[in-house]
Amino acid sequence: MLDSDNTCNTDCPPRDVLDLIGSKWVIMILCCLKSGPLRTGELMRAATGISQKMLTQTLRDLEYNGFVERISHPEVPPRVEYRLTGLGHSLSELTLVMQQWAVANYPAILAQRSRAVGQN
Amino acid sequence: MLDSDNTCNTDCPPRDVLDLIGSKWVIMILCCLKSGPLRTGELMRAATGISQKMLTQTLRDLEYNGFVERISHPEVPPRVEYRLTGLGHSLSELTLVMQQWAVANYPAILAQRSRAVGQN
DNA sequence: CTGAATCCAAGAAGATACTG
DNA sequence: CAGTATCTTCTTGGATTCAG
Repeated sequence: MLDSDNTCNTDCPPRDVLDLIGSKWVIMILCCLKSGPLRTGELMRAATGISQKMLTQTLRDLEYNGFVERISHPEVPPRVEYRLTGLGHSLSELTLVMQQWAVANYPAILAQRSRAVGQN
Repeated sequence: MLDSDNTCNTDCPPRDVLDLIGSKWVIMILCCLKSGPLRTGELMRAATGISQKMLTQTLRDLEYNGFVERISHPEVPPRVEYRLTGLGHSLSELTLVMQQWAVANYPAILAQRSRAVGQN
């Protein structure tokens, strides 16, 4: 039962998950990894505009929460791959639902926005 | 078609929507309004912990994007009600999906987290 | 009652330089 | 190649005060 008497506490699973996928690069990373594992450098190129700091930071976060698996090959030079876990795939499907909702309703949102600015 | 070549640009509808529902109080407000219109004061009490500034700020944002309708009754003292639009109800259903995913997968996430800290 | 304005602290994110 | 560390900037959110 979610939200018994119409109050959604601040510290609830939904908030926790939202803070995750709400962070700027998470969706993009999930997106990039959906079709298969990638190396760090490949991710850097695939996720256009991300800095190295944000990339590793986001990956650590995803790893910590069990959405991404880090595979380090003991070679020289170092080779590291990241791949979605089962939970990660599940999450990426959830974000897909959101994306679909977003593209479906975006025209309505934009229309309302221009209506709103017109009134001022 | 979302995301043709595996890149999800920063300025895309999904990001835009995420920035909206990712903001701290949006879900809670949607939640509170789901069962019917509420006045400002009622919202203040329903959304436990919110400040007045964040309440009006969040409402303006929701209004601007067409999720909430502001109904001002020309009375003294002033009486204002907020109610979900059709788009708002649609969005609240989307957040419900997220909430369900969150509660369903939260145990797995927590388990992974404790496993992660154990390794360090 | 409703809500706008201001000031302030904390966190997120970017740029850059450096290590194994 | 992969990752860390530091410094700076910008945004969020909270506390308080004031106005219609």
